[in-house]
Amino acid sequence: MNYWLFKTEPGCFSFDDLKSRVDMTEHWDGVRNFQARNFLRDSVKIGDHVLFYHSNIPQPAIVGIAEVVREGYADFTARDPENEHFDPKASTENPVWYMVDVRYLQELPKEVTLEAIKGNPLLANMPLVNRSRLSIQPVKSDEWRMIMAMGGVVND
DNA sequence: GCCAACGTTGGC
DNA sequence: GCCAACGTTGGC
Repeated sequence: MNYWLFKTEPGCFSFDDLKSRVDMTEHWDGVRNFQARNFLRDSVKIGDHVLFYHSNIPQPAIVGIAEVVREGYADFTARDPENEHFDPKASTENPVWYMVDVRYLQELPKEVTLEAIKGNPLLANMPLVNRSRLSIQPVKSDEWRMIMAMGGVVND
């Protein structure tokens, strides 16, 4: 199993939104960056766990854990002219953009702030610290364990 | 709201 | 294929 970090602006879609979904799943659509797209298309697998990160707020932080329930498939919002992420280059034959589905797994007892992550030398290599704009990032298993510890998760 | 970082676009 | 211009992200 691999670990990931997905970023979202809580004003757009928050962890509480995921938690409150009746069907428990969410299309992770709207990713329009090629490197992030490649992860979604090629590397994110069913059962992978995801750190849910809230960005663009006064105290950016990892707030919870989600699980991948469907692997990369065409992001249909790219073909919807009404959608804000519409891309005229996307077609049925060549979707260009991909998404996955995730479901709520667990809320962190304590959120792990970006400030705390930056203050931990063992997390200094996370893309979040030095490539903060990448919206889908791989997380190493030792980084994952450290964040679980910082977030107060006992068994993971 | 500012601005640095950086990804994308497009002219050549 | 280079690179300047431009747009977006996201921390602060």
